[in-house]
Amino acid sequence: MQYADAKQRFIQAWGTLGATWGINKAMAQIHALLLLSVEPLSAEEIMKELKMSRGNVNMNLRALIDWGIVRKENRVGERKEYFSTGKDVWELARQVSRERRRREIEPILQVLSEVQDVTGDNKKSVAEFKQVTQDLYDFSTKVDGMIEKFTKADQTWFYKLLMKL
Amino acid sequence: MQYADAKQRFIQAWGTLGATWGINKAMAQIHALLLLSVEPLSAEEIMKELKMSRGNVNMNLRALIDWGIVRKENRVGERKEYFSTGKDVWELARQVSRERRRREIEPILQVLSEVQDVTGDNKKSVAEFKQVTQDLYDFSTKVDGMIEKFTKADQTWFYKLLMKL
DNA sequence: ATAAAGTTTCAATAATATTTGAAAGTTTGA
DNA sequence: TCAAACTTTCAAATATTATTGAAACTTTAT
Repeated sequence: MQYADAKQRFIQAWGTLGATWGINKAMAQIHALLLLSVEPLSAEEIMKELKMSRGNVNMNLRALIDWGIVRKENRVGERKEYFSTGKDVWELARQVSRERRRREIEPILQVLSEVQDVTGDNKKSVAEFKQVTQDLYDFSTKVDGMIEKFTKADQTWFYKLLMKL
Repeated sequence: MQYADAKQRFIQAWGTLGATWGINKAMAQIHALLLLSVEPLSAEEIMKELKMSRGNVNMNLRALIDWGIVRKENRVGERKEYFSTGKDVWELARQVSRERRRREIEPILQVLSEVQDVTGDNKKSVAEFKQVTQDLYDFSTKVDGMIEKFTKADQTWFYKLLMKL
């Protein structure tokens, strides 16, 4: 397969994958492009390559920076900004897990604990409610702890863990 | 907090959480309602409780059944169908992991391997491309294996694993 | 064979999310 | 201070996804 085709195919697939996670397509595609690029790219270059508007590129670059997976770079004697992403897949996974933990698990734990002190006449329903939300809370807490460990550990730890399975 | 409020709050939160994953709000809300319900519910009851159209309830129930997390039940002497979901959080997590693995990891592994035999003039770019896609492939394969283990193991195994961390 | 009781489908509509691009803002050098 | 080079914003336009509801379909009892 020719380089240009492979590149297109990868960027497309990465965009689709992103979309099935909460990450929008443009954001995932910009990330894919940066992953493949040997040199950092300017907004201009990204626009041209992905046929995206300036505003879209700018907004999604900012989101990627906010997620902590893309960096801005400045070159001496140049006004333009360049963007790059780390090529370390492990580090990427950690960063994404960390953000998703913060954005998703924390809010649901919050709700689950708020809702625990429920009262009502229908004993059976209330009991079932407490049971289910308590179970979910316990499980989520465990997963949360696991992700926390994961995001703080180093790659070696992870590989050793995989061995044990 | 009163039962009715707590219930609403939980259903709402579960819907939102679902939406940030690839699961649509209605689907997650129906699931939440069934989770809390002591008895199986009919489509009619779900419609009424969630103020959703018949079609929407039907389609999303089918999707939940397709995901393997909701069951149809028939009662003797009744034409109507009733729906229920398992209350075991662990089993739910396994089922969801299994489906997401099938729907998301498998396709990306497919693309990553297809794209490996890339050729082109720009040696450096091609080398970078191969490196990145290979790394992603390896990592994804590992995660895939981990999820497979997870979905086949039992709860005890998981808790023991958590202990080790 | 018919009708009652229910389920499923799907085209139209509504709601959400993404993208554009022009205008406003910022930074830098002369 | 000015203007060139670049970045950011955001209201409007587009595209995508979810929802409705009426009609078609299915099943069962008589």
